[in-house]
Amino acid sequence: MSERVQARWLTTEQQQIWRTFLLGVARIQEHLDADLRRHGLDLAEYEILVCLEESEGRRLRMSELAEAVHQSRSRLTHTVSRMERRGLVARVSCPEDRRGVWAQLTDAGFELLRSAAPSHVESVREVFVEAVDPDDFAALGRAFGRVLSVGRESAD
Amino acid sequence: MSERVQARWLTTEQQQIWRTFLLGVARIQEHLDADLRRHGLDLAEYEILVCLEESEGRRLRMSELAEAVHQSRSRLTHTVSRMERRGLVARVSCPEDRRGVWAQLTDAGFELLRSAAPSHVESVREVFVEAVDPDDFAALGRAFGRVLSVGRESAD
DNA sequence: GAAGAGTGGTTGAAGTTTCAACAAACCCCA
DNA sequence: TGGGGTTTGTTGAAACTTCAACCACTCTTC
Repeated sequence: MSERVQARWLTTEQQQIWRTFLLGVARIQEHLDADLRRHGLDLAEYEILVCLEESEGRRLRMSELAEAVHQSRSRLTHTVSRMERRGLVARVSCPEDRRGVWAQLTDAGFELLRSAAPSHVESVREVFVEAVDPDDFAALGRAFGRVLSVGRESAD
Repeated sequence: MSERVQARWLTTEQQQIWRTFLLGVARIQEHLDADLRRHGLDLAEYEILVCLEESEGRRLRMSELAEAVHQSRSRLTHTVSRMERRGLVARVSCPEDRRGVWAQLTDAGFELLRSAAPSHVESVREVFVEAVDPDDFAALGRAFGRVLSVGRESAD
């Protein structure tokens, strides 16, 4: 496209990396989803299970959970409802703040997580951790750390 | 969770990088979507426009386009239908292969792309290209290149 | 201690994606 | 030449996400 006054395009190399990145991310998600689907889970649900499992009492307030797994509240409400129907989590109303609701990992949820985790981790390793040269992997950690700090800098 | 027979977990560091990566990706998509939404587009639609714009005659077979933007055929059918309703693309039936359909970028689609591109590129730069140290950025290119080659190796 | 502002979470409808089934056209080969 | 198998793309329903509105509760503040 024609050059405009201030438009700064990316160099060919930057563009290529950017596209490789987009495809790579898609590929990773595909790979992980394919694995988790065999356990009847998707990545979002898996992350919910992990978060709960790691929390005190294996439960978290809906809003905390939403934050942790990077979902909107509304989406989480729906997702948790579905998971509740399947018996993976339970809603427990929170005594201190009666608006509040805990999402509580059930035993069944924990068992499912336990059965899904090994092959999930193996998938992560396969498609990502071991695919990449260790130095590049470390660089990747720094890189995304920087991405996360963008726009937060002045706020700290 | 307890250690099992063969389960190889990630090291703390690997795990941390993995999570940073997941959050970083979410952040990037959020950032880009927020920008594109101001033009009434999302990332998937934008990619469709870009792909078409770069193709011979500004058109592509549906299946080629699906491949290029990494969407299922069905999803692409629906997405293109919506974009067609908005006048951004047109369907043209393909004379050589009468099963085939070209998705053809319209002038309106091109104009929208032209108006959306500068700030989109600026967003990419902001949240990604410039956020990251150049060496790490190059490493990232290598890393995702490797990710893409996993599982294809024996096939080539 | 009650009005107003804010927070936590849900709801239902509209919009989007996925899934399985399908129709039309092509390809091959006898 | 006309089956059978494959490829292309669409369809409609089910599943999921988004969006705006909403209720119930808490936190001020006067």
